[in-house]
This record gives sequence, structure tokens and C-alpha cells, in this order.
Amino acid sequence: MNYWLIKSEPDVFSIEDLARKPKKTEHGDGMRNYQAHNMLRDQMKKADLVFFYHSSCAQPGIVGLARVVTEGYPDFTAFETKNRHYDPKSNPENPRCDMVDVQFMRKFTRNITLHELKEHKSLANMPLLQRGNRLSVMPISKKHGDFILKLENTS
DNA sequence: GCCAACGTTGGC
DNA sequence: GCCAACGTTGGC
Repeated sequence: MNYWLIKSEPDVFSIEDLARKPKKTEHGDGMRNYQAHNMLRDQMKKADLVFFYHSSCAQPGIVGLARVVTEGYPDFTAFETKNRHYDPKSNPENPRCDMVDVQFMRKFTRNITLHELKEHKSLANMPLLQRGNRLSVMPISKKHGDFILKLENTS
């Protein structure tokens, strides 16, 4: 069982939006990056835990938990010319981007902010905190994931 | 809205 | 296959 973190702009798609979906499930479309593609296609497995991170907002931080409910499959939004994630370089025979479906589990009792994450030495080398990290999906080690889960109930 | 960082593109 | 230009991300 692996931990992951996915970023989402709450103005576009927040954890509340996820919770409101039918079956509380949504596909994480629109990730157009080779590293993300490879992780989505090959490494994310059913039942993996996903930290849901709000970015580009007043208080960026981890706001809740979701779980992976499908293996990676081609991001069909890339084939739809009118879709905002349309990608002319992708096609069904050779998809350039994959996605997985994630299901809402719960909101944290509080926002574990980016600011707070940075204060913990033991999290210093997690990918989220590396300078210039722009991946919208990234792996979280078991050590870091366990630590973050404990953080929810402290402070 | 600024700007640093970095992935991607495209000319050569 | 190099690398400059460009576009995007995302914290501040």
C-alpha cells in the first residue's frame, strides 16, 4: 500500500467537490506530464491512500484523504477536441496521459498547511517541499505518510 | 500580480 | 541532440 499526494486548485476542484460527486469518485484528468503519466500508469494501485492537497489558494495544504479505486487508464479527456485538457499529441492507440479514479474518504479535522509541513524536519525531503516542484501527483514515502496522518491530531 | 523554477518545444 | 525561448505552476 502506497501513499500519494495530488494537488488540486480548490477554485477548480476542491475536496468538497470530490465529496459531492456520485459515489464520491472522480477521475484525475488533465495531468500532462511524463513523470506523472508513468506514475499513474504503472505505480498507483487500487486502495493506495491519497493525500488531497489544495494549491494556489490562501492556505495551501493537505485537507483530506482519498483512495485510489482504479488502476491507471488512458485520460480520455485528451482525445476530446473541445475539452480544456485536449491534447492533440495523444490518441487512443498511444495515450500520452493516464489517470486514475479516486474516491473521497474524509476531510481532515483541520487543514495541515504547507507552512506547517515545512516546520517539520522529518518531512524536509518529501517531494512536495522540494523547491520548484511542479508535479501534480507525487509519491509519499510510508514514513512521511504515517507522520502526516499523526499530525492531524496534534497542535 | 510577480517571479523563480522547470518542463516542453522547436530551430538548427 | 543541443539549448534558447516559451509557457505553466504555484507560493508569496
